[in-house]
Amino acid sequence: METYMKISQIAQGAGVGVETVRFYERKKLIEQPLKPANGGFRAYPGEVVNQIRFIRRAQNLGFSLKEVKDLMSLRIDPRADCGDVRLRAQAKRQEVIEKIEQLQRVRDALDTVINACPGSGSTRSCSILGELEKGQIS
Amino acid sequence: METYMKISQIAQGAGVGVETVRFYERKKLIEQPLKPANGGFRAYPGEVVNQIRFIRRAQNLGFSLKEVKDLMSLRIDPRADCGDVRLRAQAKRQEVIEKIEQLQRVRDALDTVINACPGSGSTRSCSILGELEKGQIS
DNA sequence: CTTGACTACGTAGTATGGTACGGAGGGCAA
DNA sequence: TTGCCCTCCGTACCATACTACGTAGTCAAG
Repeated sequence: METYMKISQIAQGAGVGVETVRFYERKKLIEQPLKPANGGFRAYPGEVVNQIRFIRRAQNLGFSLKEVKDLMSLRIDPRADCGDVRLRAQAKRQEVIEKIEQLQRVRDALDTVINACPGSGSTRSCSILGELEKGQIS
Repeated sequence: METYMKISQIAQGAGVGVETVRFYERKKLIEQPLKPANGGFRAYPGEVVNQIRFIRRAQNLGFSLKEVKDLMSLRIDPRADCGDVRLRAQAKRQEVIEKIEQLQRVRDALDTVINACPGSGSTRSCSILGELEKGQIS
């Protein structure tokens, strides 16, 4: 016995807005149910709530909606291997590590300019602006 | 003796494209020179090359173009204090640190799912997809 | 004096992930 | 049957930072 819901119930169940559900439909992340032949509103399988939760969790792991779409395809494809999924997770991990390293360099550069700054006086002689003008940075 | 340049020379000197120079003009990050009264091309002071370099260096420190605009105003404003600049740098540093921490949590979550994955077999029983479906994550 | 390269300018498109709006029609209760 | 909220749909808009395009004007070399 499947439960069918209206779009607002799906949205609420998944913790997103109605517009977001429709946005995911447009992006083909979830399937839009057919309009009932006898008129009325589209009936969504309750399963869609879980699909949207899947999307949100994958986003929280750093996957873009395009990548989430790929992951969802793998989930359905019977020929797909768990190793395919792990490869994607490992690649994402590497991306995240690189972003962290980049941000650490940025933080260090900020530390350098902050420490060199006298903290008061005219911006004319501000060492931070001076750095940006003459640039040891970058 | 100031040197005046054409837009393509400014762009080349700063290492950006002509369209980018024009984009910065539209965003009021740099000033568009007046068109010569006697016709011809706009003449850019060589100084603009340094202004664009300033923008790029500030971007490399994580500042958005809007924030860069503020920094450039401080540089010009005689009432602005070096402390104002340092406050902005410190706030940006805090932002960067928070981004790093967020990404570290993402990396750890990815590590967890990767380590739990058998590495082969049907995606039907893939533990990574399972996590995303049932979700200890997030 | 023509050709080719460059400038000037407004507008539109790219990617990302939504959010908002306006109007037409559906469904339910008093 | 009259409200009133909800659905459906296309389109437009938000921020961010560019990038591309089409048309017309300018300039210098050959």
